[in-house]
Amino acid sequence: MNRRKTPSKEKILAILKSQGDAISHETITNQITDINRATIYRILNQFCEDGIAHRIIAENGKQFFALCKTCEVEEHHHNHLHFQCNTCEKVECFESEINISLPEGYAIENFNGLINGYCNTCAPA
Amino acid sequence: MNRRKTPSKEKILAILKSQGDAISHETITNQITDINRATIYRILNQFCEDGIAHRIIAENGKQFFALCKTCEVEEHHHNHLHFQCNTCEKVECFESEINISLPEGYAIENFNGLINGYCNTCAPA
DNA sequence: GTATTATTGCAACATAGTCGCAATAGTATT
DNA sequence: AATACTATTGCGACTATGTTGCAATAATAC
Repeated sequence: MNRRKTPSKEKILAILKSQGDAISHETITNQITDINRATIYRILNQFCEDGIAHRIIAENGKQFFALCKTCEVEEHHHNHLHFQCNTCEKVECFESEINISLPEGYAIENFNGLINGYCNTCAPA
Repeated sequence: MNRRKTPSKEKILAILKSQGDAISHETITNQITDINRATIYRILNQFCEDGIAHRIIAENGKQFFALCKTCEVEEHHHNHLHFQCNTCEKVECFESEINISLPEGYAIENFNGLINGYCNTCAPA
């Protein structure tokens, strides 16, 4: 299954790049009207498979996607934390990696860590 | 809104107690047939509101619920990690709390951390 | 230019969870 | 024990998010 370069993929990639935060499928459809729902989902899934983006599961179960900026190609891990603001609902990646230690005999494959709270613009004084 | 003690709540609480792991709505309906879907959801939500249980969001967006064993009543926090096995799909609570440091001006309200991988019985040798 | 097959759009589907409403059943008061 | 109050339940319908099968289209290699 070789990947092909298509306008749809480039548009979605451009949106992901332009956005500092992690974005949901909804955010993308708000900016693109000429690409089918299913296609967007398929492209996002493909990006995740290919290590171009990573997926974050929000508190409500919704998926968010962010470009893998800090991920080395050789060592692809995502054990950094994410933050979602309860007010403005934006999702950010936090830089700092967290240390995960597992019990004997356990093996890690992926980590999804999400903090919910209020960001610096939405936090009550 | 005062809470009332009902057979439905007691049954679900009993299941949560009997289960060592965090369980999904599905697991409950497999063990109870005479309680309505919607009722189970409502009771689980109520348990979360009341601090009796906490909610874990799995990789696929599904909700899991676990009794709050280690949570002090006064200081109710859930910044411990959870683990879901990709093979047997069970969800466990890990004891160790993790340290979360936020950027200036941010406030935390909740944390949901899930490790995906293979548990000690399912891990490949 | 042609053949191959990845990608797309469409529609239908799947699943998880929620909500409004009327009926039922805890709880407190008398 | 009967009554009033209202939390809870069951039912059905609904919403939202994401997936899938299939035929048509288009990117790539030759």
